[in-house]
Amino acid sequence: MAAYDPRDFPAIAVTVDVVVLTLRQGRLRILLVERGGRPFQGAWALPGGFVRAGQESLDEAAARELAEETGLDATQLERVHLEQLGSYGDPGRDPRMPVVTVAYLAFAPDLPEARGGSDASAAAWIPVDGLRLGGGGRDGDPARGVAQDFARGFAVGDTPASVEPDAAGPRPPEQGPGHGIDGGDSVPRPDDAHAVPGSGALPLAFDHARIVADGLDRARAKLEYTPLATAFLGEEFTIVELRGVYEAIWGSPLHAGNFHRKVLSVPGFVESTGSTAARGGARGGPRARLYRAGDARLLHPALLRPDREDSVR
Amino acid sequence: MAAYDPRDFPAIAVTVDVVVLTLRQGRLRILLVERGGRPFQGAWALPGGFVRAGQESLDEAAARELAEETGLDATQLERVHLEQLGSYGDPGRDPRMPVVTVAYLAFAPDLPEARGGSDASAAAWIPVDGLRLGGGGRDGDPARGVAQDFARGFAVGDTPASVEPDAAGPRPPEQGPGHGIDGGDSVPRPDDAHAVPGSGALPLAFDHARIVADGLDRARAKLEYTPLATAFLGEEFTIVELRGVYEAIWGSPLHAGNFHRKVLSVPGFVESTGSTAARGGARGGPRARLYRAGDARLLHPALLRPDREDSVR
DNA sequence: AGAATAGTGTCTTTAAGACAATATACC
DNA sequence: GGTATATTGTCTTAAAGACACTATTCT
Repeated sequence: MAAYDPRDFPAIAVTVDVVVLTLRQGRLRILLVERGGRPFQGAWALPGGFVRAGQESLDEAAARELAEETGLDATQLERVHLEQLGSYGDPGRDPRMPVVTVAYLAFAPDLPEARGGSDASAAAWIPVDGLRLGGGGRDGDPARGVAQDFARGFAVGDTPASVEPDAAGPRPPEQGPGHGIDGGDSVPRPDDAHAVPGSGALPLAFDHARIVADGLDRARAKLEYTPLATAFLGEEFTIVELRGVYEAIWGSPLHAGNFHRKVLSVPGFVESTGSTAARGGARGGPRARLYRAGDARLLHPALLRPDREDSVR
Repeated sequence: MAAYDPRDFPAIAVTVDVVVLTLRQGRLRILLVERGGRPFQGAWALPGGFVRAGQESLDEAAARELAEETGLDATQLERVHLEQLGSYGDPGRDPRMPVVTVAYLAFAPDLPEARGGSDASAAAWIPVDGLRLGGGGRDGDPARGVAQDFARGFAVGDTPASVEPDAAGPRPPEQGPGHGIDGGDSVPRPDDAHAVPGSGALPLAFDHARIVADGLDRARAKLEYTPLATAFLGEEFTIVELRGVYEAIWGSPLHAGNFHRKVLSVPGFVESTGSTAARGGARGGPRARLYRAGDARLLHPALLRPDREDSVR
């Protein structure tokens, strides 16, 4: 920002894209829309759209796109956590012209069926473990060069959360533990053959695979330091449901007893409602106590992921 | 990104701005340039410039601006850590037209004097504790709504690092402990009266105060979870110098003995060079051993800030 | 010599992890 | 009744923090 006049410079189209995560049937799912037009016709993409220059902030644009695509009203939107994820502007990421997109990350409780915004031919909640993503992270080496990040935020909603490893019905392919390790570079060629959910691979349009991978990394990290897991649940929830959120997003089981005590010991994470769930466990057991989100914005001490030891070295 | 064609939409100017931090005389400093033209003529601003649409990635644009403004060559740039911080696009943040800026955060070792890029009338390393920033953070409430984040990365350089509280010479004003608590909203009016360093307040152009505040928040957080403090030092450094980085950025003294042991106990944080510093402490004491950055990308266990307890609730 | 400082040792407190035990509710 | 399950108790280990001590080097 120096002496130049902005009007002397070639403008760039600016969009927002939103990685909306939710928990459904104990599985982490992402909202995707099927592209009706070229390029990447028929491929799945993140919901998003163009920023209305000068009329709205980036945050507002993201909230607007989120509302349009999910059909949520303003009240429901309040319970959704929305934060900026990062911006992506590699030349050629859109074959038509230079486009910079500002990506957002949203945590939502189980929402009514996606309705496919006005401009998308279809929208669906796709299980993230059915996606093929390139390793995740902005960089092979987060050390030198430009690297990725963490974040914080908050909200609440309405969802049970029974962690069933897997059930039935046609659905996108699994992926071994490790969440995709190919690390291939993102931007696929436009107008490849594109699969539909349940049919095998599931390539995403543009560089959206990388954006989703970055969003998942961010989500996993934020569960450690923030109480944002509660944003995936209803206003009232049990500790077991909360654990289900962690297990679904981290992809590994947690020790029930220790998790329970830990959650209760972190100041401001949850507060008791005094009441208990209507029913006990599906196959027996006492009724769990109900809690709501506390007033903490950061967990202290944090709830760190198990293992990881030097996995990131 | 749905069915619309980007060409149908009003384009927006896209810039990159860089928050470059370094350590000089034991104080944390930021590279600022004095604006030669309007708006905000005479005010200080972040180094940055327009993204060359379609010709470079955002990361490349940031690296280019960084190099232009600091006069560093490609080799020196390799030792600088550079990561994306976030994007800012409030309507009216540039009074001339809609401009979205993608902010970057850089950690650099002590560099030669700033030379004032081709397009800036002056450039200087300003102590950050002389800046008046609005509280920091993107939001009053990081919980609901759009919130801020953390990150990771890495690099090295060349600097001693004797922590002297303050020395001499005309310079921008101090500020009591607490790093600025006014919390006023960013975007100042264009063409106010603007102070020069050493003359009192020091308002920044555009919304750069908020960007700097976010950058400092990010920097403080990253020291906890990453070995990036080494990016402020030379290739070889002592544990005491490393502690100086933490103390300057966190703004509070750390326990020397415990810090020493902690650094050595985290795998991959530092590795011994076998040699020792040429001289002992300024006023006596044994010669400190020299270390270089290790291969860890994340500190595990982390080196958490003292206190903070529930300061963030 | 005197003083400051790098580095280490030790002890206490806190938090995490592994089990185990108890009581409650579903079938 | 049998069994799964929510919750709590106990014990071990890891890590942080406070403090003391030693040896080294500067003035």
